[in-house]
Amino acid sequence: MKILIAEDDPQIALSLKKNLTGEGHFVVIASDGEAALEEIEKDSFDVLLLDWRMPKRSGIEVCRQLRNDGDQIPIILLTALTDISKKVEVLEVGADDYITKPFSFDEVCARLKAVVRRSGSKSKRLTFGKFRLDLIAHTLENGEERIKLPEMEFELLHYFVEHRNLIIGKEQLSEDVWKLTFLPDTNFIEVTIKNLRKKLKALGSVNYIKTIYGEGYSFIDDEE
Amino acid sequence: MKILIAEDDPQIALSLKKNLTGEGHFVVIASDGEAALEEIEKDSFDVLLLDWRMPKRSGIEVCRQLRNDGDQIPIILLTALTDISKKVEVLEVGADDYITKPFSFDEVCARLKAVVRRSGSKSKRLTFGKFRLDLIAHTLENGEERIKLPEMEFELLHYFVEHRNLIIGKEQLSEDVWKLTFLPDTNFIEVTIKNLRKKLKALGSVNYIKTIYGEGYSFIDDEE
DNA sequence: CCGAAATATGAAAAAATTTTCATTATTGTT
DNA sequence: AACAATAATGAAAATTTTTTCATATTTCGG
Repeated sequence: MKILIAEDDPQIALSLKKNLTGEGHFVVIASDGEAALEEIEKDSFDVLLLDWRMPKRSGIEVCRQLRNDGDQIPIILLTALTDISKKVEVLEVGADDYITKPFSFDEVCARLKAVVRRSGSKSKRLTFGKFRLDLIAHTLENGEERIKLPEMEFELLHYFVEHRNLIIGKEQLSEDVWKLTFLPDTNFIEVTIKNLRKKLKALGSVNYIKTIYGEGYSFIDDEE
Repeated sequence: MKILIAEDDPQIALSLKKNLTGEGHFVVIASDGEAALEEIEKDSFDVLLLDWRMPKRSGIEVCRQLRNDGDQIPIILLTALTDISKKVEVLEVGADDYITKPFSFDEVCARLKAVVRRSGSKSKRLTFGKFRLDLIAHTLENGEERIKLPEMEFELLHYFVEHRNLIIGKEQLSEDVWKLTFLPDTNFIEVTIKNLRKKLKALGSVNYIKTIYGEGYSFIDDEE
C-alpha cells in the first residue's frame, strides 16, 4: 500500500511513517495542505491520512478540493475530538472515515485496511505489502520504481493476488491463466513462475510465491 | 455498446433491438427474468433495459438480485405508468432510471447514454459503437468476437477512445503513447495505426480513425 | 540413504510484437 | 500538371515474450 500522510506535526508524521513502513507499506509525508495536493497530482496513492488542521490549506479544504476534482482516493481525517461535532460533518466534506487524536497505531492500521478494502472492489489497482499492481497499465510498482510486466507474467501475478493466501494447483493455473483444458507437457508454468519471482526479487520483494510440494502454489500476504 | 433487453413483449423487444442495432449497438434479448439473469452471468453488458413485469422473475426481482449480488450494471426499468407510485421506488430496488411505456425511441436512446455516461467514470471498459475495449484484459470486442490487442495497439486505441472526436497530432501520440520526447525518425506510429486499422476492419468497423492531413488523426465517434 | 516425483533453473528455439526500411499513394500548393 | 510533403503499405529486421528443452535441485516416502 502506498500511503500519503498529510500532517504538520513532524512527530506524529514520522511516528506513523516508521510504523507503517515497518508493516511493509510505502509512505510519503506532506507537511501542509498544499504539499499534499502536489503529491497527489504527481503520483497516485492508495489512501490519504489527512490532518484536519494544517498550515496553508486545511485538511477540510484539501478534502473538498479532491472530491470536487473527482478524485476518489480514500481519505481518513485525523482530528482532535473538539474539531468535529458529528460524524456527519466528516462525510459532508467527502472523507471516508476519521480518527480522533490521540490514537493508537493499531486503530490507524485497522481503519486504513477497512477504508481501502471498502473502496477496493472498484479499484483499478491491487496492493500487497508495499507493492501495487496496476490492472490497466499492467505495471508493478514498489513505491519508487515501476516496471511493465509481460502479459503472461501480469496475468499470473494478477491471478495470485486475487487468490492470495489460497492454495492454487497447477491444473488451476493452466485452466484459468493459460485457458488450457489440459495440463501442459512442457513446464512453461514453472518457467513463468521463475521469471515472475525474479522480477519480484529485483523489486525488493520478500518471498510471496510459496511452493506447496505436490499441490501447487500459494501467494502469501500476511497483511490481508 | 452492448445492451441487454429484458422484455417479454416480442414486438417491443424486436423494435428496440432493430433501432438500437441501427444506431450501431450490439443487442441481446431475454424474454423473461430468468433468461436475463442467465445472460448476465454468461457475459457482460454495458446496460440493462429491464421490463418491470415479466414471467418467471419480475424486473424488480431481477434488479434486486443483481444489486444484492454486487453487480453494478446500469439498469433502466421499463414501466407502465401505473406500475410505480414514485421514482423513489425505482431507486430503492437499485435501478438507475426508468422509462414509462409507451416511450419514444429517442427517449430510450437519451436515457441509455445518460445512464452509461454517469456510471462510465468508474468503468473498466470503454465503448464506441458496438465495440468495447476492456481496459483490464486489453481486449477489443464487437459483441460476438473478442481479440487480445498487442500492447502498443491497445495503448494507441485506448488513447484514441479517451480523446475521441479531438484532433491528435503525431507529436502528441509520440509523447503520450510512446513516452518519447522527440518525434521518431522512422514511421512506426503510422505502421501501428495501419495495424490497428486492419484489426478494426477485420472486426467489422466503420472508419473510426480519420487522418487529418498535416495535423494528425481524429477518432470519430458520432454516438458521443 | 535411495529413488522417484516434483519443482527450479538456465539456455535456446519458436512465436509474437515492435521498429526499421523502402516504396507507393495521397494531399495540397504553385 | 508538377512537385514536395505527408501518410499508407508491405516486408524485413530487431527485439521481446513465450514455450520448449535439458538438467539440476528439492521433497518425500520407503
